[in-house]
Amino acid sequence: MKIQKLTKSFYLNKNVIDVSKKLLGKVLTTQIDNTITSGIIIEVEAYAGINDQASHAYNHKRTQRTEVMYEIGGISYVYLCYGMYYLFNVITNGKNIPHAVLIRSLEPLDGIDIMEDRRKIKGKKYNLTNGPGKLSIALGIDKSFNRKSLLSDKIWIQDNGIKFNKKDILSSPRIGVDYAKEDAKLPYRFYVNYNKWVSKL
DNA sequence: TCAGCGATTAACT
DNA sequence: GTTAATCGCTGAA
Repeated sequence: MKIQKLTKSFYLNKNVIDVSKKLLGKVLTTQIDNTITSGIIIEVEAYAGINDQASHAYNHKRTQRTEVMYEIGGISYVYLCYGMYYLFNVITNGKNIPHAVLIRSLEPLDGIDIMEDRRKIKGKKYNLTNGPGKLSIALGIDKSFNRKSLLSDKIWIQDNGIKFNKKDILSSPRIGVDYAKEDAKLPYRFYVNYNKWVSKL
């Protein structure tokens, strides 16, 4: 089992659905003040750029917030949702192609006690990182993590050699995107079957 | 168990 | 002025 940081080429993949599935089982890690926290990616959603009505970059929309999505793959997109929670996305594909993958849940790996402190909960087993807002709090991700390289020493994604059986990768419509009309039905959410950390069925 | 609802704020129109 | 890729609490069943 070799541990290895994902390289630039992983993020340049032109198929955001493919990258999304490949991120399942990878390990998202942050290092803040020499403190490491990490978790195995269990659930993701793909946001397929200018033709996807659920994407912030739908129809070439460019604003202060979405500008980072047009950067070259391999950086983070973190934004405030509902005025309270930071959601973490991975930007993929080439420059000016605003594809993104929302990380929706993790299975905690390193620094679990630190994550419980940040979340202000103890021993509530499956409630630590089973949702996009929760995992950001647990890993200490806030808006200072926006537009950061995922090859940095502050936040990165690594391959610990964890593999899932292909038939245990399920898909469903994305969560909380009813505003996207017919695109709200697209099966762009991917998660690991039978895993206790999936945010909801 | 679970549907309903309020919290809270930056960025959008 | 309105909205949002969510969460945790509440009260009813």
